[in-house]
Amino acid sequence: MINFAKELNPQQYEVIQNGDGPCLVLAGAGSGKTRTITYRVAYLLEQGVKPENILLLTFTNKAAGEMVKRVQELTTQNERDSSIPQNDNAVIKDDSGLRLPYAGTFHSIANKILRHYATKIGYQSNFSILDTDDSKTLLKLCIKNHKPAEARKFPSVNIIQNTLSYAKNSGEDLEEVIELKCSHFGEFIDEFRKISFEYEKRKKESNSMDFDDLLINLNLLLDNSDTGKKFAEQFQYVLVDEYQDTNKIQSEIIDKFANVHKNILVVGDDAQSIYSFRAAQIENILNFENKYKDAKIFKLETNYRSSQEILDIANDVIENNLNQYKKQLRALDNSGNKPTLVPQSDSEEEARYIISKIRELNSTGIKSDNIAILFRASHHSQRLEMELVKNGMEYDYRGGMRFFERAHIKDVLAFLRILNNPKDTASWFRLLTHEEGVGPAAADKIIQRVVGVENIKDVLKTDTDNLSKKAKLGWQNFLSIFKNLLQNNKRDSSVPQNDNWCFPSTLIQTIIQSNYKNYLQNEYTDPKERMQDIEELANFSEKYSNLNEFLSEATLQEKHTRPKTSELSFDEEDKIILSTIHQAKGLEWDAVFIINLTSTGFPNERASVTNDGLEEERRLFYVATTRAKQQLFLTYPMEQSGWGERINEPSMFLGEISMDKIEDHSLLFPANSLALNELDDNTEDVKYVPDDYSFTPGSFLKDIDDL
DNA sequence: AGATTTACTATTTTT
DNA sequence: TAGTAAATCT
Repeated sequence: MINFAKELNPQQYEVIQNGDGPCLVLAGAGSGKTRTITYRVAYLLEQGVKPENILLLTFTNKAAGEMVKRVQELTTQNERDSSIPQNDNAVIKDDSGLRLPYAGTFHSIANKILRHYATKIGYQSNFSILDTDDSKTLLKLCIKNHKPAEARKFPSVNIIQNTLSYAKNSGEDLEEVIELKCSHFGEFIDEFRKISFEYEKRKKESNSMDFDDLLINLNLLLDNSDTGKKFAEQFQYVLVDEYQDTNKIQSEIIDKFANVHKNILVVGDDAQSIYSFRAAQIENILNFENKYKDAKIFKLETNYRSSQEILDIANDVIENNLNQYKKQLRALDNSGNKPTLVPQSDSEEEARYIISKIRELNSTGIKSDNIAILFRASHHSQRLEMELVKNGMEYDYRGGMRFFERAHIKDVLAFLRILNNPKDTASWFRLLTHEEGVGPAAADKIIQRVVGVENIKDVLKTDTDNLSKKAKLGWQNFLSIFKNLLQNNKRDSSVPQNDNWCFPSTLIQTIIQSNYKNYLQNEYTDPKERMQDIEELANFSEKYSNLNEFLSEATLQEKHTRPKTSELSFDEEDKIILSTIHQAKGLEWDAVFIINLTSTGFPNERASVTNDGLEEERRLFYVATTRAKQQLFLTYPMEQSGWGERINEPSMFLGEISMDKIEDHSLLFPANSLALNELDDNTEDVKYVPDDYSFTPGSFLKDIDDL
């Protein structure tokens, strides 16, 4: 038996063994909310609840993975430590240990369920999942058809995409959303509607769903009386982490899942709601007790993570938000240092300061992987990365480009997606327009002839009438790669599979050996590295024997690219972490730096035009500060380097911290103006910036190698 | 007309 | 880098 009372604090213990019924846990930062849910799951299993009757919804797949792992440790330890025979129902074990089949993000759970019931909502089970980039491709084609000819300022793809997505996730009417998000484009409401209509049509025709569709279609499916009822009956217990960041559709889904047993436990912190741009609505958590009248409410206010000094400034700042449950975080012990505020003359100095501080921290015994540098936007890390590289300091980058979003990886996936779902026009479009002589127009012609085929092998017989000579050559070139895939599809009949294709890894190897490498060579300066990435993809895919499953997992994965540090790096683990604040959610480090705290950098200029937006930025600041356990450093550059030299004001949030709670180093720069006056003389300073300097977050090292 | 090349700009946050 | 717009090629 796990000694729950001993391993949890009294409040947490109360939560995990609270009886049935709806339950809201308001948990402050660092109060062990994830831990509480994890133990609750272990507790339920110990009570004899079957894993498949538990639904555990988390914000990232990684979080779900870690929680399941922890539950597994708890329950197996339980087995070892105890002489009491296990309830066989409690834990299902196979070679990979405990399985909680319904633990994951909304999207991954939706994917899993929709594959089964796709036909009920008019899809085929081999539907493709479009990531943000794919849906942009599709959207662009729609925009082209509806963009007014007159030269009026028309919204960009990004704006249209965000607006449509927000409307779907919030359930609000498009017109209202435009008014709210981009009122100056109000005159284009008709175009928005037409584009939206065509976009939905194209997706349906190509048997594809974007991220929003996964949620919306799941929500629809659950309205279907049979299926909805089946799951509501199956899920005896529904647990939701990060509830403050759920949107309308997600909260409806949760309600439907919990509809029969009503054992719904949601955990969240309204002060940490930072995803309203994705239509997360803080009202979900604020109104939970109205929706579930008999809900039990628990508060976890003891903070196990940070020193009181750090919490003091977090409390100071968040107090300025009006729309919130008032909470005062209390630390377990207060033995820390005051957070430090350090302005530096510019971004480079800021970076140098951080580096020297990190060395100092290292020498006092804080290891690098216990140190994180956080920033508001991914490009804020630019200068810092340069300096880190120059100083031979290794780092692990989170945020920015994901592995599965890299162009060459997406190319390979596109080949596989066509095999899996020949109607996938987004993938066809991607691959065809890679060919010389084939642009959007020719691609469109080919796609129309190709998507309708009965058997994918028939595409080899596609007629090429009405295509230009060049386009014909392009099409032949495409086929020279594609043919190999069709020919090498020799299924290993000893392995049970759910589709007609051989192992994803075999297919990827076929692409590696095909003409595709010529394309990489012509198109990029680093074909070798890109090939290695594809090899890595092939490795990753070895876990899968089923193409359909591999492709959806790849799209829903959140793995990031790592900068390729030197081959000789031995201690992979001991690296400082660079991360956007959004990606730092739920994580913690001994020492945390928050950089670029200027009036325009953080709060973000665009976000803070509305009051709600500003409050969200403040919550973001709150999330950032409460990641730190012992030491917190707040830095900003006083002058914006680059062309538009500009004097930075400090972030308004810094002004909200009471003076006595922070160690303010601003005075080390006696007259800020003095530093700025010297500026003109210093502009000749040789600064190391490569001529053709271009920046991709997290990939700076490669650029240096090229020089 | 459609494809390709070139020059230029901007860059919030993400399942 | 990635996207766009305008210029140029076929």
